[in-house]
Amino acid sequence: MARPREFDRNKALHLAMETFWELGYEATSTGVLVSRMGIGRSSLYATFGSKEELYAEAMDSYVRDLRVRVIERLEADGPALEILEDFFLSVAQRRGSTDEPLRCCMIVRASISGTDQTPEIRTRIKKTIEELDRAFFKLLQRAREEGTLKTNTKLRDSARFLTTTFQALNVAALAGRDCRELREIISRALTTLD
Amino acid sequence: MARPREFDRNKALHLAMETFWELGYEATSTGVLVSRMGIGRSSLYATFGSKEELYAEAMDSYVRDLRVRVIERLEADGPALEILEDFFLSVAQRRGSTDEPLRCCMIVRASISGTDQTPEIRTRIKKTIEELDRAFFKLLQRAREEGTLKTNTKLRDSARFLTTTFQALNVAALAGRDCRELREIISRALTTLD
DNA sequence: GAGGTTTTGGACCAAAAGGTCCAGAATTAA
DNA sequence: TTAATTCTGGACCTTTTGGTCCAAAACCTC
Repeated sequence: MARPREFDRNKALHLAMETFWELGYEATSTGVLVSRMGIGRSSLYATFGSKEELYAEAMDSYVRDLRVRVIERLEADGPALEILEDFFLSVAQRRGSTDEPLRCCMIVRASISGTDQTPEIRTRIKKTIEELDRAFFKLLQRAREEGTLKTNTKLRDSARFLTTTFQALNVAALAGRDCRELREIISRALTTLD
Repeated sequence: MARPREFDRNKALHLAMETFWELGYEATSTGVLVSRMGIGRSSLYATFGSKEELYAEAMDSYVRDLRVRVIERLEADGPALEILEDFFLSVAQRRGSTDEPLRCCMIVRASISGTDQTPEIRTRIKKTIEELDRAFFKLLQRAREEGTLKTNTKLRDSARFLTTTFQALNVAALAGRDCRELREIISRALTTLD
């Protein structure tokens, strides 16, 4: 109909997401958004509405990525318990390595922040956590079907515990725990499964 | 010598701490500090230097309170494992109750924030976590001496795991877990001790 | 009470915040 | 070509930010 957008909306959104991820909502000014997204102020507001709305969309983008990085990985073929352990160990590895910037999970940060807590964000948080719970649950179910997990404990509770552990690892790493300590935490958490 | 201060420095600091605790560093403006501390702008700057310095002092004040609320409690007389369990259950209780504002632990928040990360704050974080580790460690030692904890696992690792659990409970509650779920997490964490 | 010293409240400041506006550029449909 | 429409860059606006300044007030010592 008219002049087309000069930038890729998804790319811009992704850049916004990375910025929010790195800095958090409060510390991310519209100025740095504009510069990191590589678009003009007007374009930002015309396309995304406001900082708050952009943040909500960035959160969705983050969760989409999380699904690939985490959930799809837990759904991969193979022995369930091995997949579980490998997953957690890779988290420890990544969190323990010094070269990577070590960002806080957006969901954890948003849970904590308290200030940027619109009802929409709250809903996104709960939904995502339920999704993680479900992914761990399905994996545990698989393990039980495989016979590698012979336990009577409620798998729902186990799944919730794993989600909590996942988030706890993030916090622990940010608080300064090293890779060895993270692995200790993981092996302990996994022993509670049976 | 001259005109004396009209307010109680410690009281003012405590109010500042509560404000930072509730809102976080970024979201706490000097404006709300001035109004909640009940002192004038000039007094604030004359007494505490800057927002950053005040925050550091507030953090110290928080840690002092933490020592009373948490560490001293763990050092109380009685059966060590019962003290441990009671402690965690009371955390779940408090975190699960709806009337209380449910604030994020300042240490957890500071660990995560990334922006307000002066080296001094980093040091305070590490020191505090070590202190928590030590408190849990001493309690576990007591349990072993009592004979209630007969295990060969490294108590240092167990202690670190408990500190992590303590922080994880905070995050989990803020993410929307209810009291029942928190208790599930606790009982699981405690089973790893032996 | 006078002199010296510190605190106080409020006016003030520059910078940065989130957000709007608009003239012009770029496109498509006619 | 032109008309209609949308996008773009940058100037601009208001509010808020962390922080300073200063005259007046309050105290202590002499």
